[in-house]
Amino acid sequence: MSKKEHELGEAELGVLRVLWDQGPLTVRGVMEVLHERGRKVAYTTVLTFLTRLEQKGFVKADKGDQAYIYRAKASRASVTKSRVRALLDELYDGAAGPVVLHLVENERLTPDEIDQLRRLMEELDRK
Amino acid sequence: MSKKEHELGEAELGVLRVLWDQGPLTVRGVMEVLHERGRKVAYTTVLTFLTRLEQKGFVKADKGDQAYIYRAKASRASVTKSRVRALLDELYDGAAGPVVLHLVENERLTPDEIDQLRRLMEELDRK
DNA sequence: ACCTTGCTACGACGCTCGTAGTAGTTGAAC
DNA sequence: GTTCAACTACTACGAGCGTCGTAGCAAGGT
Repeated sequence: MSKKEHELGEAELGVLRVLWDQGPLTVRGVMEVLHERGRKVAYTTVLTFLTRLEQKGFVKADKGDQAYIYRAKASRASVTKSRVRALLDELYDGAAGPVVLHLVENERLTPDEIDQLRRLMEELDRK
Repeated sequence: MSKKEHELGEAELGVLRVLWDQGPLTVRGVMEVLHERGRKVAYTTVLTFLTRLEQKGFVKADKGDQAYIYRAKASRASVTKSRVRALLDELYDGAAGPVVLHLVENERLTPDEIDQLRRLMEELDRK
């Protein structure tokens, strides 16, 4: 039993983020960005991650001139969605309230974000 | 490398939740609650989880009449905090804004929660 | 004294994840 | 054409997690 796959490890996510941030890249390209970000990881490790990400459907690989070029298939928003959902389920049976409250209370929001939040809530009211 | 320990698996969390919800219990007690919740898990499995949770410092075990009685040591709030933090770091380098917005936009809040949220924001304004 | 019942301790197994090495292929460069 | 550099495929391995079995122990019933 137990088919509750995490389906995306932390390091795998780190690789996916590179593609979100920088657009399609080769294995080497991804590795270089990771190195710039302080993540010193071997070429083959990056390859392994990209391969696994492709198998899991999070990225797409297309044959480029010499090397494959990898492109993110899953958006940051969709991953956020499922990650957040998992967290809500794990801790509060899916209720969002406690986490929202926690965030607003304990994690700094920029004035800008507060503004957006306020507008969002006005919209909510209108329904 | 990689000292970003999850430090608490999903099933382990499920066990901890039982203690949060029901107060201190024996292994058997925890198992029964889990069964009621549809989680059919063997006695020894529950024991393993509680033992691991104790080693990790999330619960405390005290000798009862016959069996040990386990009590949650870590609060739901503290676990929420670290889990949320991990999620923010993973996806947004720690920024809370995007996730708050996502939650308010995509996850249903009860009128009550919206009310609380509004009050919280007024407080934020006052600073 | 024994058997039963419930409890704890310890080990184990399969799987995913993070990390990487090696072997083999292919295109470019002499 | 042979060599060199880069790329991909395959394999591996240790740790953590979800899951449990077995063995040993303590106490009560008969």
